Amino acid sequence: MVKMKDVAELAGVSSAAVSRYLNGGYISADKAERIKQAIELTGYVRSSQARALRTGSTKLIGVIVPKINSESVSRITAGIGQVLGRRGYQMLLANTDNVAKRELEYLDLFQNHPVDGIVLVATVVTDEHRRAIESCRVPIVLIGQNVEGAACVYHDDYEAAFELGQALAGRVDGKIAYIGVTEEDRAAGYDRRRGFEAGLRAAGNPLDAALIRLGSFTLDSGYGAARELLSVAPDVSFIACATDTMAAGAVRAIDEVRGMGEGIHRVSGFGDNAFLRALTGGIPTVHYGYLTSGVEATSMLLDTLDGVEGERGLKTLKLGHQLMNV
Amino acid sequence: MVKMKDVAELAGVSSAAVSRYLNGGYISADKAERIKQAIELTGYVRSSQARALRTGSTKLIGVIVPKINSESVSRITAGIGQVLGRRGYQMLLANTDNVAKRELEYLDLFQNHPVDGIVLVATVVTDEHRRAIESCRVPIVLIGQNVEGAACVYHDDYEAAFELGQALAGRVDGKIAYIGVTEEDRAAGYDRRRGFEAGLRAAGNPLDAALIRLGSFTLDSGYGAARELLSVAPDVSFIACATDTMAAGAVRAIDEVRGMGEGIHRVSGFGDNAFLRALTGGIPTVHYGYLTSGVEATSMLLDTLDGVEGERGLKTLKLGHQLMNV
DNA sequence: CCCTACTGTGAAAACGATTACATACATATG
DNA sequence: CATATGTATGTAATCGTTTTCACAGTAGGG
Repeated sequence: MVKMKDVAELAGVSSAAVSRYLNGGYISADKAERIKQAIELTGYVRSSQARALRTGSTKLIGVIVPKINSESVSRITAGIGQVLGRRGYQMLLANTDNVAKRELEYLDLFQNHPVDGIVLVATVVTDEHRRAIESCRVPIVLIGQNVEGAACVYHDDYEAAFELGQALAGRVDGKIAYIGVTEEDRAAGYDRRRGFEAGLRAAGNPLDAALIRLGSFTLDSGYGAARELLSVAPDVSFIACATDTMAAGAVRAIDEVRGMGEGIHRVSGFGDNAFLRALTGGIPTVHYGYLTSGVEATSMLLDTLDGVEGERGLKTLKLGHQLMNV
Repeated sequence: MVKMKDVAELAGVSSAAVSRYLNGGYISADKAERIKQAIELTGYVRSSQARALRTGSTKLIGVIVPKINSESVSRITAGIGQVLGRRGYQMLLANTDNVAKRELEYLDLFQNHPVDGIVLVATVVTDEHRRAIESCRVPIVLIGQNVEGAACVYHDDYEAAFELGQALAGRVDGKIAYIGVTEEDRAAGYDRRRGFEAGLRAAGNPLDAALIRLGSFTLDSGYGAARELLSVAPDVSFIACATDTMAAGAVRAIDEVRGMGEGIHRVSGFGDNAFLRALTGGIPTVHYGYLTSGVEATSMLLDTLDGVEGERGLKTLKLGHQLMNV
């Protein structure tokens, strides 16, 4: 492997000069030319490992996601990757498979291991998480949750759910049920449910607590919860779900119980999943700019790291949403 | 930052001893104990950057994918991540957004940048790709394509498509159309189409070349191609698609043209997408073990890197498939 | 003409681990 | 008893950069 010293010798300069040439320090035109040629001739490439050791920066960003194989997360990840690639960084991806403990592990791993910054696609944020984030040695940005004291890019789930609830209350006649997710997930669990309830209430059609079920983000859990609802309360006429994935399961359940094609008129979701949109013709749901949230969070992070002038710094950013098909 | 020397001093040994303790060399019981305590006391963690510089190994695996936000790819990635995490490696993810040139760029980047091995989720494999793979300095495994001379984990798309075609020929009465993808993608483009054609032919119902369209993996492209087909050849009674994603688009198109609910009986796909399965009740499709292919490819790669005994080495592995809903 | 200020340069000291080498003692082997 | 063999340890070299420092030359301001 050809190293800097070899290039320097070939060009008849010191390796310091080569380093300066590469990093933009003082270098005279003729030496620059000689170095350039020597590099081309030898096919020299910098050892990023030596560089990392010396500078302490790796140009690596740790990205922690709850579940890579989900539409929303993989879109966010695509957004993150876009910005990273464009700006000369690489992505170290950690998939926690929805195990909150593993998030902490990776947070820890990334501290010691070589990342310049961290993007955390957050779901459940415990006190332990907060502490880990607080004491993080590298800059960190959260996506999907609004956590006090941390830089966050998130959507206003409460507001969106409120609007959805309000809109549906006027449109649906009959009983409305709700399939949510754990309230430990502040945004998707707590906020969406509370917002939805408040929206229904504001429209004079409050949610019956007996018609609330809990899913686990999966299609199957949505299906199971809906089947159970339909058997316990056969007069339910509409099922609102906290995610489009669970909504797909609910559609399936209704199709099975009430006949094919019934489901798509009696379910709402969150996230505006493309498959769901195409196959149902569009159920009521909330469109979030997932890709955008990845882009924004990453831009903010890299601005901080690169010390971009006029930099906005790490702060919290609330993105908009859009009600669909109501 | 506390370094090895500090630990060594505190424990009253040389840093070589600490290194040996950490890496399992000769060390006496009492020194081991003292070192252990010193490490705990100081909260010392190895600098992976120094380690990488010295050893040349980074415990990083480069993963190149065509599009992270797609069901199949994100499942494969989940499988890769599982194995990596379990075996102490981390994933450097590169998303090429279906730009073949970017694959080469990343392949190059990963050569110089610090990865111990590469997993390439392949689509289009050009000669240039082949050359790059051939001359790759680190071990590399391909997923999804069977390329001569490279280690590959793939599915037999031809065979699967053949079976699907044969099965459908007997079930469908009327004209069958096909929406494929570029044949530059050997597996999803060439093999699926040829296999499907052969299957139909074997069943005595050959595919009309005029009823073949080309999509681009996206739902919208499937929709567009299907709409076009339906307007040009209104008597088409079934549309087979090269991917479930495009199939979803085709379902939508048929629903629009022929009435809601019609699509799900007149479309087949590839990949057994969960949404599609739930919302259509299950169209004919082929189930591939995407997660498994990620797991297998990565295990093979790491076995080679870690020099696991009884190691199978880098070789090519064909995984099975399963016809669904026919 | 002196003093700054800026440009250019190379030698050498980091960065923080791993490991080749030298050395030593203990035990086993013949 | 001489000779291997295995265990245990520290010293110092090494990985390939970046960067500090010291030193020069050159130009501009007064």
